[in-house]
Amino acid sequence: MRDRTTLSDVAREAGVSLATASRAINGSADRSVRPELVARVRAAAEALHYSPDATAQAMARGRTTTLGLLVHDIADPYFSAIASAVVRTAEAEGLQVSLATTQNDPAREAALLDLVRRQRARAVVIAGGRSAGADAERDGADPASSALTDALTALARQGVGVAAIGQPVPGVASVAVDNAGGAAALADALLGRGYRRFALLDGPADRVTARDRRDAFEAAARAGGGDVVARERTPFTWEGGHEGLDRLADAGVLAEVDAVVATNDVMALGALAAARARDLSVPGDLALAGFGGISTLRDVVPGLTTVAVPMEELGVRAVRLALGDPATTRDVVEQVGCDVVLRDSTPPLD
Amino acid sequence: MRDRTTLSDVAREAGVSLATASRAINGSADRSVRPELVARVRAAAEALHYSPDATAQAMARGRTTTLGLLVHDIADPYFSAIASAVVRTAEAEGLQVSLATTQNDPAREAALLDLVRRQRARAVVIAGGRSAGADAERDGADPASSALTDALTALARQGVGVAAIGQPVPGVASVAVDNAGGAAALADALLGRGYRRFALLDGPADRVTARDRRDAFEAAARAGGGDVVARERTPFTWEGGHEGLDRLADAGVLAEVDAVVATNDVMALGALAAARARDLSVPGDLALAGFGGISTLRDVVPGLTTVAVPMEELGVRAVRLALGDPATTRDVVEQVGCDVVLRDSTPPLD
DNA sequence: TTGTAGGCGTTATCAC
DNA sequence: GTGATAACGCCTACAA
Repeated sequence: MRDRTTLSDVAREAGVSLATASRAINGSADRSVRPELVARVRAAAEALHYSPDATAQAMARGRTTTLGLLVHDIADPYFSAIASAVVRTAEAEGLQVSLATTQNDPAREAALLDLVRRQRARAVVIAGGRSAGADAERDGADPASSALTDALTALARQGVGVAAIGQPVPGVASVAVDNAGGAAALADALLGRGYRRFALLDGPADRVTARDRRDAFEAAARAGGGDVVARERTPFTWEGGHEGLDRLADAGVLAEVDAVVATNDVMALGALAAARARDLSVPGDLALAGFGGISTLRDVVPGLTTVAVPMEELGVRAVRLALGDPATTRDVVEQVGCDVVLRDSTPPLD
Repeated sequence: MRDRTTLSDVAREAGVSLATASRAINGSADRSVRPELVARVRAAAEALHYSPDATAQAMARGRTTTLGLLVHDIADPYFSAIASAVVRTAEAEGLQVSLATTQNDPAREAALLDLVRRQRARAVVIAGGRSAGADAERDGADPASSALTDALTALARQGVGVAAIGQPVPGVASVAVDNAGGAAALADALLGRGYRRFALLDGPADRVTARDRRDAFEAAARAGGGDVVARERTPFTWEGGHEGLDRLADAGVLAEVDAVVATNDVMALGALAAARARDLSVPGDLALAGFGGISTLRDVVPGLTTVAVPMEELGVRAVRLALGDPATTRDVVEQVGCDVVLRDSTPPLD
């Protein structure tokens, strides 16, 4: 029942050649079709319910209009905010977004990048979930190289526009979040409010984002006369944050701590829930801070101190980078700053 | 620099014909290539970094492996939860998801559906944002037909698997949320807790989902001896809910009301924020309920009473429907129930 | 089991 | 300006 009308049908119906029909419909650069004929072709197309086959066009033109988007988890508010911006920007550029979720699995990541390659996508944006596993194994021998890095640079070499969001990827255009700067600023801000002894809700050891935030926070805290006296390492999720706080509480270290700092917002929210479940008041019994600035935060009480990351901007810039001239964008790392937002979960201590 | 190695290159390198190379690599149904040759071809492909061109394959096979997903706004927790399920299910079926956001604009919706058609997508899932505008204009003359309905049925006729999420679309496989049932159940539950006089935070008039929830709630409330004594109509968003509560408060009607019921969760959250901003305590000064059951709710205090919609299930079933045999799925409407979840925002009154 | 050749729907390079 | 016609990269009867 499919009315597979092709351009040939339209051409015949309009009484012109295939070539003319093609030109009349897409009005390519060599605009040279008589208006009268254009009208006739358009009318024929209309009458026949013609719809150009994007697949065939892509093949004939030798390029697609697909932008691959790889995120860890589209249900995560951080990534969905980024995705939203990516989709809008890509659409404005006339590109379709092909969405895939890596589910934080390097193997899936590789498979999806291969898919991007097979799709002959024009560009790909990959956000989050960078793991330092491969690098770590090599013990720093060649930290600039990992499976992901290799796959991305390979793609770039084949003419696919590539951009990474979050952690910069060596040799690949990246829009990098200044996790270290933000974490240090957070430490300073908390120190400024009188906090000295911190507990850290850390993410997985191989998670670069968590590592950067943790290390920078610790360094800044110490430099400012404070200290990180406890740390729990759990998954980078709500449940992880919940679990982390439970462990801190069970270990009885909360009493020795001025504030609990989570390496991302959803962990902080999980910790907040865990605190509530234990009848611990925030900030009464413990102060709490997160990292990210996800929109969910507007609904929680007390207001959660965090480091706001401009997620929309990340998405927009990544698409622009991915679509830019590879010659000039390769190896570009656009740093985007993040701002400490102090709220009621970490009131001044004095 | 693109190493545009084609299957021909591989075939030549392996010393076999194009056909054999093709069979060896995709192992199609007519599996008939000698293992030895398969190995040789695979080795050649490997050596040449061959990557099959999905575009060409799609064209030769006459079908793509693309599933179009249209949502109102991917940053909305309701839709991102659905999208997450759709992506996972589609991937399990070997399909790529092409994501687009309608931004609640019927014109965009139409354009995106046309894009789906040009892409020759194998299936399309459309979630949310159904507007009754077109139907309303016709004054019920032919309520079963609207621009969206027409576009979707046209797609279906061309062999594209179609499924709608939320509101059923006439003639199209749909997985429908039982908004009326859920709203009625919510009304009953609130009546059961002693609430009688309600204020409604309603969505736009032409929004089918809002309308169904509102109407059913009102009917059930009245049937149970209660009443809806006030209603504010605002956008179906957080800001809309905020604004709605502000208006109720400014109008001074909150005193005459036992509970405020929002037609969706994000509106309820906005209302909650507005209440806080006015130093109104929930549930002390006003009881509040929402609709949807988005995951964000786990982080708000007090726990928000809502009607939980199984978002994951919606996504999974929609993909299954869209991929099912059109002959049997056409016009299928799978109702999915939703469950009232009573929480602290609407404590028993007596 | 393997190879030959035609075709998928467009675009683009040529002549005319 | 317009029209043949060769690609584009792959699949798949049909033959061998």
